[in-house]
Amino acid sequence: MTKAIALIDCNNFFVSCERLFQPKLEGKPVVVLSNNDGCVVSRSQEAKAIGVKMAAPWYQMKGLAKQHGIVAFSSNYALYADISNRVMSLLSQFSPEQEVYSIDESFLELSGMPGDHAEYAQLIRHTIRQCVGIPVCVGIAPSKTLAKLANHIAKTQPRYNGVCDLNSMDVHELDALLADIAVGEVWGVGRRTAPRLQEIGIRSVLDLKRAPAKQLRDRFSVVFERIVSELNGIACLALDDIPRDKQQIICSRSFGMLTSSLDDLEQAAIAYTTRAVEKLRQQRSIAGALHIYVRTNPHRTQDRQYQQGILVPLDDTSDDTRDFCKAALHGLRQIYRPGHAYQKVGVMLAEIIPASERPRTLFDDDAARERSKSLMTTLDRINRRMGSGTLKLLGEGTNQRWAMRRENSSRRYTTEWDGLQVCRA
DNA sequence: TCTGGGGTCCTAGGACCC
DNA sequence: TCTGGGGTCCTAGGACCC
Repeated sequence: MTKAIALIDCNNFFVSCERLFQPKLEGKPVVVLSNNDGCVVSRSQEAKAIGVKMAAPWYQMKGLAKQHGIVAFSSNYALYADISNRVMSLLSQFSPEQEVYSIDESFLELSGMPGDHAEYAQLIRHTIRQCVGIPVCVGIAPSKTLAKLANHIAKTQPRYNGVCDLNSMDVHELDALLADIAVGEVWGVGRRTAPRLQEIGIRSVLDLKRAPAKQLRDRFSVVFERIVSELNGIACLALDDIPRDKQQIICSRSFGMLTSSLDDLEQAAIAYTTRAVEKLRQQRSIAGALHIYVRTNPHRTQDRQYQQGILVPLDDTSDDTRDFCKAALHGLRQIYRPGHAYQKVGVMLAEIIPASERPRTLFDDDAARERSKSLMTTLDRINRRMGSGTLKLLGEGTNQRWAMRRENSSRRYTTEWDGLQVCRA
């Protein structure tokens, strides 16, 4: 029996979320911007048609935006995460096996499901549209890599009406389709590798499907062997239905302005470390080291450039925000050099293990550990209930002049009382 | 003036050991 | 003076994804 894996992907997800609450934007060119209103990260069909490119710096788009009346939103992750949860939870009812792959994509196992898979996929689309209001497309195929391509076909070729089931095609029909798609569309082939593949005559997906896997492996890397197998319908990637713990947790952000002040960097370091350790506790892990780095703005070639990072081992694995903040400040003071215009500081937690596997040492202080645990638990509970950042360390600063710019954010319609009232009005 | 953030996997090269 | 070969572990950096 042929395996059947479905990939459900929300169309222009962030833009679709914004439109849910402002239906008058239907049919208009809309974009959503990254943090600091830096780049375009989501575009409506109309914006794509005008020529707005993915990841384009927004300040370069201002002229085009004015000319066509493009509506731009700052990103509102609280909103998108909430809508995503609703979509994913609905999808989970359509199959016993689901892998939530990203904020706007999910794989579902359909193998063995009775009936016509394409019809089932239309039911999925209809349900998500009806209950959440988000448009989605569905690709079905025997491997994840092909399911991704099927989804691409469903999105770009209107005759499929949002659902493309490669399993229902004979091999000639399938190969004809693959011959018309550029090799760069394949999952795992990025902008670096695509030109190198073209150099050796591999231009379309069909070329790659028929390429000698061994040779590609030697020339590029082992991942290509897998990609070629997947394109030939041999599933090498299993459905990951249990989300795995993160092996590293990063929190870093560009500032709303450049700064050379150590005070600013310290505040930001504490703020980001606090977020990172919250995530660490959420997955019930502990970490043994923290990496902190700073850098100037690499795009400002007229500035003297500086970037430096340092790994700070902790005395003991921990999930206590205070331990990591101490380490972050210690590291920061070692790499800080006055006189640079810093653009970014970031922290990364490393040596992460489950809290249940904490190694015991001779010097364990159980009473101190209990106090720490109860303090952190209380902190998390209050912040969860009253809103993130209600309780925080004073070191984060109360007037964060480095904080990022968000000039045109929509309200948190679904996760905040104020946002809800705006929504009803 | 203004160019995101958070992840994973793979490779190469160096240090070290036997 | 000669200076092997294989294994492991760590780190940095590249490539990719969304």
